[in-house]
Amino acid sequence: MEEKKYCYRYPHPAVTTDCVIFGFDGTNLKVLLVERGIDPYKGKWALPGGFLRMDEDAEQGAVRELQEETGLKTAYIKQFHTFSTPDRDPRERVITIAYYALVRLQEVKGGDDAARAEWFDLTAVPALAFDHDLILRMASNELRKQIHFEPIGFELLPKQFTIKQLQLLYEAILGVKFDRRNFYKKMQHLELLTQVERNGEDSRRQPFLFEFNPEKYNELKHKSFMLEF
Amino acid sequence: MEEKKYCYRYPHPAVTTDCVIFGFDGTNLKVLLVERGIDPYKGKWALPGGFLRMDEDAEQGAVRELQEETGLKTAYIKQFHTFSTPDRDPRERVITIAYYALVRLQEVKGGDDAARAEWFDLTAVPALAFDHDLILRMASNELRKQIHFEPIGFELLPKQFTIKQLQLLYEAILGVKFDRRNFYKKMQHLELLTQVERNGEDSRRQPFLFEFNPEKYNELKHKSFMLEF
DNA sequence: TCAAAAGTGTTCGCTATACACCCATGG
DNA sequence: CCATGGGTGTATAGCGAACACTTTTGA
Repeated sequence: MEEKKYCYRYPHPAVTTDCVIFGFDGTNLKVLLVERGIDPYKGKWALPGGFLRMDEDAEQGAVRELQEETGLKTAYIKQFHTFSTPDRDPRERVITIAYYALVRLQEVKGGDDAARAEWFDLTAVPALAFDHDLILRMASNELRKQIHFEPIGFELLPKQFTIKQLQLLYEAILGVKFDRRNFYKKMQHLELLTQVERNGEDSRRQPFLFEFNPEKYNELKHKSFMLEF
Repeated sequence: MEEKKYCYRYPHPAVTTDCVIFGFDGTNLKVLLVERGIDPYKGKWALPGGFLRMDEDAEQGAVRELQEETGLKTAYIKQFHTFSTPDRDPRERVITIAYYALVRLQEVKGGDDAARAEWFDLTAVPALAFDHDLILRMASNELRKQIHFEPIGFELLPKQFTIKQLQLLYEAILGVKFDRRNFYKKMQHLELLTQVERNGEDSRRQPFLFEFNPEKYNELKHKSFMLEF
């Protein structure tokens, strides 16, 4: 037994950061899970996460987790909830500050972590360790809410994308269907996109390629707040 | 010096819950602050809060704080962010899970806490202890966002209220002005309100009194999600 | 030449907005 | 009787939903 050398006058919980990492494969929303190598819940899938270091804040911890699993140093990352049910970890009291991250699948390299990691369809996630099912469900809900206020969808697409891809993404996140032609017009009218060039894909006809235009977004943000999708 | 009898193999931060308690006086949004009786920041105003007990989750802790300060056992309460900058408390590392609560000022009794508590206009809050300025600002922003998704404004008004009061509240939260007559029609059209009876106030003409109708709200919630205000 | 997907137009109905108007009450 | 605030009505513009049409390209 190792020495317990950090002592306090009152009991202190352990604090971890977990990170729900979302990706988009062109059709479905994906989430990155890791297989647990140790008990409790050995062999179960879980969200990547780990203990918070004493010299970093929670967001730095989440960014660290993200980089270990995906190799990405920067990505959209957002704290959405802290989970504090007393017995959510059988070992000791653990409080988890949860984040979700949005990454471009094309930019993801395999993590340098020894743990097995895998992308799952958001609609086909197995039963998870701890209360991670709940954490994942809340992350999905928060993502759906947040997309009304910020154009965070662009974080999940390649730098250049077609309107069709953008539509599929929004349909996947919001769980609705849009009329292709109305969606097109709405995007044009918002003036958030810059057309760049033709595409040379497998499609019958090469659609236009667009980029998200952050400058335009910053202009709009101060005028009317709401982004309707 | 007291004995430090709670020991761990790794360092653990202390965890507190702070509660931003909002009220509405008919014209302005108010927030409840307490004067600190001890160092650090002795004499400064701060958000009510305290250490999390090991047998309660964070929300129970926030509810406990709320009751100590206002006497209210139930109110709308919502977690909105966790603050974890390493040096935000000079004594030791403290992580704060922050909530905001919406209460009816008429129902608030003086707290049984010894600390001096006072309601401040949200637009005239003094410099606060710790990073509580930041916490308060984020709480206001989250309240403004949340009101697009839930009719939480009703939590701040008396059970029975006039449309005028409701409009003033929404204007205070969102920081905009509405046309009186259009606001009226929108409220009628939403069908979230039940008209109850005439009022006998000091006004020139007695306006209608309304109640929020939770059943109607639950019906609507499952159809279209967005509440436009 | 045909099917599938991309891009553009048109129509209709709803609703947000900007107003005008009448009614009740207190001074 | 007039000022103030409450309740209702109306016209217009703009946008979203529904749907038709043309164009391009691969099979």
